[in-house]
Amino acid sequence: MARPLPFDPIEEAGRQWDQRWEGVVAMQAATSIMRAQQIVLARVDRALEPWSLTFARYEVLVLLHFSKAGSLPLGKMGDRLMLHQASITNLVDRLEAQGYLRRVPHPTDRRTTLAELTPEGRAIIEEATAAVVAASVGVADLDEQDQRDLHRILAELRRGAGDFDVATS
Amino acid sequence: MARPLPFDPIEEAGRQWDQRWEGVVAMQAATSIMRAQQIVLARVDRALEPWSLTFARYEVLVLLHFSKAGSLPLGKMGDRLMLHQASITNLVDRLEAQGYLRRVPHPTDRRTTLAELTPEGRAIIEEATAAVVAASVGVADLDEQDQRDLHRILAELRRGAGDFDVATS
DNA sequence: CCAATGTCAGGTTGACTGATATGC
DNA sequence: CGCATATCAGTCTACCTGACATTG
Repeated sequence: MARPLPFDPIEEAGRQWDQRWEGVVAMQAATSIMRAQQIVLARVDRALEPWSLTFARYEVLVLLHFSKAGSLPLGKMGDRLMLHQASITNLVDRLEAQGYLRRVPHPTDRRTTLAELTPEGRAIIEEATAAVVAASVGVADLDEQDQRDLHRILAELRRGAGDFDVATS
Repeated sequence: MARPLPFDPIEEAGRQWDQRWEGVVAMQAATSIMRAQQIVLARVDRALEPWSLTFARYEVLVLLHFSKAGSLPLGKMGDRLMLHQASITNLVDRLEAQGYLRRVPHPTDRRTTLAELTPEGRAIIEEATAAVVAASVGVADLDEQDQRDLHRILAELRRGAGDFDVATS
C-alpha cells in the first residue's frame, strides 16, 4: 500500500468545499464511505487470495452457507446481493469452475436453477471466513462502540435507500 | 433498483455468524461499508451521467479543482486517490478525450506530466458537484449527528489503515 | 548507475444491456 | 397469452502487472 498522506484528504476537501457548497457534511460522509470501502475491499480480497476468491464470490458462498437448504435459486441470490441476473450467472460460472458449488435443477420449478455448495466449498468457507475476519482488523481496530455505531448508521442509510424494509432492532 | 428485502441481510447474517464466530461486529461493520458504498456509488454515478462522468473520473476533476495551481502531476493524483499509476493514466486519457482537462509539461521536471483543467472542465465541475450533492440525499437523510459520527469513525478507520497520518481535529 | 515518472500492452474482474429459450 | 428465470453475446469501466523509454 502507498505511503500515508501527511493529512486527511477528505478533511481538506471539506475545508475547501465549505467555502462554496451546502451539504458538505453529507459529501464528506459519502466520500468517507467510498474510501473506507476501497481500503477494506483491498484487504479482504488479499486475504482471500489463497482460495482464488474475491469478495464478490466469497459473498455468494457465504449466502449459500447460511441458507437452510444449503442451496438457493440464482435469482434470489441476485436480490440479496444487489446484483444483476447476468452478474450472478457469471459469478456462479466461476465458482462452479472452481469446484466450490454446482448447479442443480429446482425440484418443482424447472425454470429455476439452484446453486448448491459442494463439500469442498463447504470446507473452505470456514477457513476463508477466518481469514476475512482476521483481515477485518482495520475495522476491528475501532472500539466496539464505534463499530456498533457504524453498523447502526449505515443500516439506517441502507434502509432509507430501500435496501430493506424492516426496522433494525 | 430492486425491491427492498423484507429484512436486513446483514443483520440476519450476523445472527447466524454469532453461533460460530468471534468478531461478528467487525464483520457486520465491514459488510455494511461494502453495501453502503454500493448504494452510494450507484446513485452518484447516475447523477453524473449528464456529463458522461463516473465517480472515479469526477474525483480526478475535483482534485484538480481544489489544487492551488489548478494542475497536478499524475503521480501525485494517484497517491491521493489510492490508485495505480496506470489507472491514473487511463482516467486522464478519458478526461482529456472528453475535453475536461489537458496534459501540460512540468515546467522544471521533464519527466512529469501535469494535468490541468480546461475552462470547460472548470465550468462543469460546479454543475456536476451540485448533482452529486443532490444525489447524496441517501446520506443526507441521516441526521447531522449521524453524518458527523460516520465521518469521524471512518476517518479513524482510514487513519488506522494508513490512509493518512495526522490526527483529525 | 540508480530512482522516479509516465505510458503501453495485455489481462482480469465485475457489472451492465439486450436478445433469446424455456417453463409457469 | 403474459410473466419469470436463466443464459448468452457483447460491451464497458476500473484496475492490475510487467516492460519500457525518458529524465533527474
